[in-house]
Amino acid sequence: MILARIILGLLDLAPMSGYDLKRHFDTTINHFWSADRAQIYRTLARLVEDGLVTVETLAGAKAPDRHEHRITPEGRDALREWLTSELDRQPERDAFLARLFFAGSLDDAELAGLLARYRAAAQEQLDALEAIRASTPPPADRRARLRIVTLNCGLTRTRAELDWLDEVTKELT
Amino acid sequence: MILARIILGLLDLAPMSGYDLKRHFDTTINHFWSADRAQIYRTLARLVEDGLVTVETLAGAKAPDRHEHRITPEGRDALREWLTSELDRQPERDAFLARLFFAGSLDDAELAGLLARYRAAAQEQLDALEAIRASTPPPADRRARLRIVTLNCGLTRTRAELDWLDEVTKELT
DNA sequence: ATCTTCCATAAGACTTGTCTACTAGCTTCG
DNA sequence: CGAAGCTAGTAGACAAGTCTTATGGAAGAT
Repeated sequence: MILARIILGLLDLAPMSGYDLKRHFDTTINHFWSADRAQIYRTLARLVEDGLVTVETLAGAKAPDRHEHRITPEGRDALREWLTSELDRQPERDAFLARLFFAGSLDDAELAGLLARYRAAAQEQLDALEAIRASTPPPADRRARLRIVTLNCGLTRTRAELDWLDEVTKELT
Repeated sequence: MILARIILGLLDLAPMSGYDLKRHFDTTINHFWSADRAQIYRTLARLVEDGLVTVETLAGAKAPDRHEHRITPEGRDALREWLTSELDRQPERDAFLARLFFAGSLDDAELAGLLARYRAAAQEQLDALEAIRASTPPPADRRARLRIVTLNCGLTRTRAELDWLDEVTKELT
């Protein structure tokens, strides 16, 4: 389960509560993975059960109790094992391509609308990624460089998608 | 649920059994969606229950009974409604980027290996997509053109990914 | 003559992920 | 003063997807 590995990865950077993790998922991690609160807490519970993570309850002075989670040596081993394990090819899943594939029954205007709306969404995503990159300081160490590199992947892909969309739009009208 | 829509889309092209659908998922549809047998049969049952699809059992002369599924007018309406509905932005989910993001603790050789293995997989996928395109006759109608267009999206994306990988590999070594 | 593969469906357990709502105190803004 | 929003975690239902096993005949291979 990948979510568990990602959580281990985040806890390897710093000890965190479930809430902290959720924030990371919604910001830093957002461009390649997302997670629901409930899912995060459940996964954390399982990681603790499996001994890959420990919990410490910190009584909150001005906030509710925090459950601070810390990765264990076994957790670090599991993380390392994941990073060096064989790649498991994940199947493609693209709801937009599915629609487009079956869009033969739409008329020209409807099809053009579908493409235009997707283009707008893609452009928006490109802007968002570029904004993140613009606000990221130049990478100091290996870790920071890897973070930028994953961002660049999103940028490259999104730009490629925009090129493809323009081509398609020209071709189909 | 997108699987149900895709099944409706396929049944709109021709009446089919669950088995036929599975074959389509493993071939035609494969580059943008995949589905498990059990999942397909369950979804079909629900579509029938909802009146979007009808079943007719054909006693198999030389094979087991086939349940031929046919889309109903209500099914066609539902399909059309999907095609013209608002786009729901699907969250990114990329197991490889997740690994790369956390690969800071790997040494240079391990990181290079990770990238090389992913590159090989991407190249393989590119070859597979190109093989499909090469074996596809030039598009005659709108539907056929849309099919090619979705294929092209995969090609464009995969090529962009390969470019990105080369850049990353150069940068990190 | 047996072994594998294809055709075709079904049942069941299990894992992942999503959605909604609840508790409860603190801060901030109007 | 009250409403909204943040911090923090919990609970339960539900939806979607995966994996495994079972059945059983027909065609083709070795």
